[in-house]
Amino acid sequence: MKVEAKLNPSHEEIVDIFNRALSKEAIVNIFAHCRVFYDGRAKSELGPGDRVILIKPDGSFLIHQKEKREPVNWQPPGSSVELEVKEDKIFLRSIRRKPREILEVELLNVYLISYFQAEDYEELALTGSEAEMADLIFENPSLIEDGFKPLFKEKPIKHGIVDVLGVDKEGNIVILELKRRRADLHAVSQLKRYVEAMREEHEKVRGILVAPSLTSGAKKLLEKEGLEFRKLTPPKRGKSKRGRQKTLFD
Amino acid sequence: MKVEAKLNPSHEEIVDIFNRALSKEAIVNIFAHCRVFYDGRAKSELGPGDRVILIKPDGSFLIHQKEKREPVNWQPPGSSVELEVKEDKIFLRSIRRKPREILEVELLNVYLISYFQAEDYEELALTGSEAEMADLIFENPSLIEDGFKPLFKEKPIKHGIVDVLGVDKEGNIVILELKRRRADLHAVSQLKRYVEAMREEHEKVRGILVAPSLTSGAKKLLEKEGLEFRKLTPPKRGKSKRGRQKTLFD
DNA sequence: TTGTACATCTCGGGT
DNA sequence: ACCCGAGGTGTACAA
Repeated sequence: MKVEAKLNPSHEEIVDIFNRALSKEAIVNIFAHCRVFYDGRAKSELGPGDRVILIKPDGSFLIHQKEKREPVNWQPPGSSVELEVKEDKIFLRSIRRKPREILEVELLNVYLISYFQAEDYEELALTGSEAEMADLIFENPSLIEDGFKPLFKEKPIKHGIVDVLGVDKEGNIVILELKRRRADLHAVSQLKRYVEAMREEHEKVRGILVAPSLTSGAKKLLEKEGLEFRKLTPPKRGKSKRGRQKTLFD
Repeated sequence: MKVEAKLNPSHEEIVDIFNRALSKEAIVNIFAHCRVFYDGRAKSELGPGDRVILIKPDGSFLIHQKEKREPVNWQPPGSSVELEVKEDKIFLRSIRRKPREILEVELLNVYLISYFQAEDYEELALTGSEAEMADLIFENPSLIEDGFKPLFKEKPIKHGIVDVLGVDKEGNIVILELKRRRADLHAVSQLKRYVEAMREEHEKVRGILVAPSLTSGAKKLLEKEGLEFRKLTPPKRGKSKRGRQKTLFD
């Protein structure tokens, strides 16, 4: 069976279904009233309440409250999970090594347990990333300025990794820091770090922040530091296969 | 009913259960074979495969593949969702305004649809944060050095917000940048930015990076810039209520 | 394993 | 609404 679901399962049914799910490498999904304890990089407690628990075959463990995109507690991929029934209490426990982290869920009441033996061979195809900004600049360097020649992508230098390194028509070294969204103070500091590292070994070095826009603070700092800005929005490449059926996004 | 679940639902049952879930402000949970399209800050496509879909009453929308902690596609809280049945096809659509983003899921086959009217009044109590490092330093300033006097927490200065601002026994201004985990190049750049901003208006300014450890690159840059390091691990405060029942974490 | 930086980052706090 | 920075960030990629 690819999918199984049981409302208000007994303890025995919980154990049964859970073990079957594990053996099938299925995703386990539980609606439960529970308490949660975590200890590892930090430490936390969560009192009794209704949550959705998702356990993936790669060891990922998610506990979701009824709000927010983020799980309230979790364990990353690679963790190992076990179910313990002890004196009328049920615990889900997930352990991660390196760093050592433990997540413990006391299941006070299980409303629904289900699993899904999901088959999925597809990967996300995404466009509009910073990497595509770099590609675009290499294809059309004049987007930065006339005579600009990009030379390296993701170039490691003394104190970090430069997004794009090139030269302008005067032969000055030019460092580009790309941001796919509005650039902030962090982005300026990053660019400044690269520029200063390169200036230790080269005469003239320019730094250009390339982004769709700047925060007010970023603009101030950029100007004070004598760095430059070029407006550029990350491109969304057309990825539609020819003849694919029409959707909202064609 | 607090929980409902239907295996292999008909289109009518999907609509029915979905609407009932919405009216109850329940969490909707779907096991489905589906395709996913997203357009907004970026743009993506995901071909057919089995996924778990979670829709929360606050508008959060998560699509999980069988691996990774992160959803492959999502919509943040505040988005509005709708279900459309058109010519034998079913679409889930979630729209966000500001920024405009749309997530469309074509449900090719629904294995299970369920909802959970979750009641939860508890919030996570977490310890071991950077804020607690700051508290600790204010309680015991000699952890930084003898004679250190912390004066401000989260102090806005020219180009950013300093974690802790104080003075040493010689009257020098001291800026602390706290990191709850191993500090990297980014942390050093941040500290440097604050120190340079303060040096515009004050004679002697010291910068100290306070963290459990440093990356190799961070150490190099820190030393080159004449900044300092103090080893400090974020404290995990005992949060257990007296007499609470024993768990692994007491 | 460690280091480095991106992310449709999310989230909270401040102005 | 924008700005700023933390996060148990997670994730990919390179050395």
